[in-house]
Amino acid sequence: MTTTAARRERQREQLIDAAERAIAAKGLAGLKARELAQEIGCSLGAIYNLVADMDELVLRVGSRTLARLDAALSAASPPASSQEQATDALVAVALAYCAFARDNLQLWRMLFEHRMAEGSVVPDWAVSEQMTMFRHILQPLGILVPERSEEDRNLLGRTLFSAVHGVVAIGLEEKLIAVPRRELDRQIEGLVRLACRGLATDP
Amino acid sequence: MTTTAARRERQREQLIDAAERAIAAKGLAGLKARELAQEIGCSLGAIYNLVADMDELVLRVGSRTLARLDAALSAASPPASSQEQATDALVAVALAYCAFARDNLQLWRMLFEHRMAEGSVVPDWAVSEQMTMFRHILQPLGILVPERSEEDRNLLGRTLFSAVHGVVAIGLEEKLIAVPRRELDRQIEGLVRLACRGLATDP
DNA sequence: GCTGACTTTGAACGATGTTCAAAATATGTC
DNA sequence: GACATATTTTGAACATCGTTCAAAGTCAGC
Repeated sequence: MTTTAARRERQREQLIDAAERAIAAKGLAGLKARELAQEIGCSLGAIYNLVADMDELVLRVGSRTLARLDAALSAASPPASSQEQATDALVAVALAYCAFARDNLQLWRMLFEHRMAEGSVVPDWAVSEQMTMFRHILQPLGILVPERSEEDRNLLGRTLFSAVHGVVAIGLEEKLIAVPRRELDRQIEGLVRLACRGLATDP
Repeated sequence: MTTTAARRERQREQLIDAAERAIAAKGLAGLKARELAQEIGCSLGAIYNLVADMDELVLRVGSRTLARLDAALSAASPPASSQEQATDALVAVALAYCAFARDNLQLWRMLFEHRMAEGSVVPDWAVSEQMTMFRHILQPLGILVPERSEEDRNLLGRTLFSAVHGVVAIGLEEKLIAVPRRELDRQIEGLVRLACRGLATDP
């Protein structure tokens, strides 16, 4: 005998699976409650027994995407212990970030495009998930500029991430003329190395 | 006697005004055809005599925003002729970009959030408007790295813009913990100076 | 003033996310 | 097993969107 709770849990997974596929294929705007219901073989209303609303569903898909991104970044950069290694690690993380974004374009975009319905706020667990991502930057930064305060490094890490993110976001934006993959990688590597060199030689 | 064409043109301006106000106040999602009709005192259907669809309206608002952004960037940076001036100009442009984004948050966001309805493409005039913006970066870059090819400088300018854009975008994202204005400005200035120093001393 | 072309209107259409009374199903009791 | 009660599922209905279009209104020329 399967309890209803267990069955629900399984169906919830199916729902998130289906939502993930839909977003990956057609973007956030392609996520339709009725299509999902048909896909997982339940009624329209039943979706609201599995998730509170579409926002929650999107957050759950986002959570999966963040987990995969985290794994991709972890795989790309072994822990560094010298300044050279730290720079290489930051370059590797940045390139891995770019590669992930390219390979998961719609899901990655969703992480930044999505806005909660008016009046709702992003739940804490979703925020803290985003934060953990920074450790891939902060670890090498600790090697690269150990003399700076932790607060300084936090800000620096955020800025570095933001800069790389911007280059990736606009590089992959099809509204503008697309940048070839090779060029994009070169620009990112150049940017990160430039920043690391500046940081290492700075006062 | 006012021709119908002239009256339509006037009403179209009113419509864009109203749309601009709505987006500035409530974001892109707060733009409602019915509210606009009420605001400018016409029927719902009449809107479609003034613009083809909501996408066109959004593009026209975007065009205005880009024009104001262009003016703000122009005002911020007098033409440079020395390398020092070029660096200062790039810093000034970046800071002006940040200030504009902060002061016109919703309208600025709209420039990047908006996606055309499926099947439609961004018209040429909208694309070329975006391109002209780069001249504020390319002019100082021409002073800073005159030895590089124009194609190189185009790519470099795009990367520089993207990096600053990323820092601004994530710095102003309320989904994460907000960065104080002072800190944001400092990070941006630091990033641009770092890049300029690296570019000037590079092979 | 009448005719014909043009313009404006707003009800209607097709989507969409969400709700909720009713039907269906599961669970507990004797 | 039969019955009663609690739980779950259902899908029609609702509110909101952007968009359309036949019909009503308006205007220009003669």
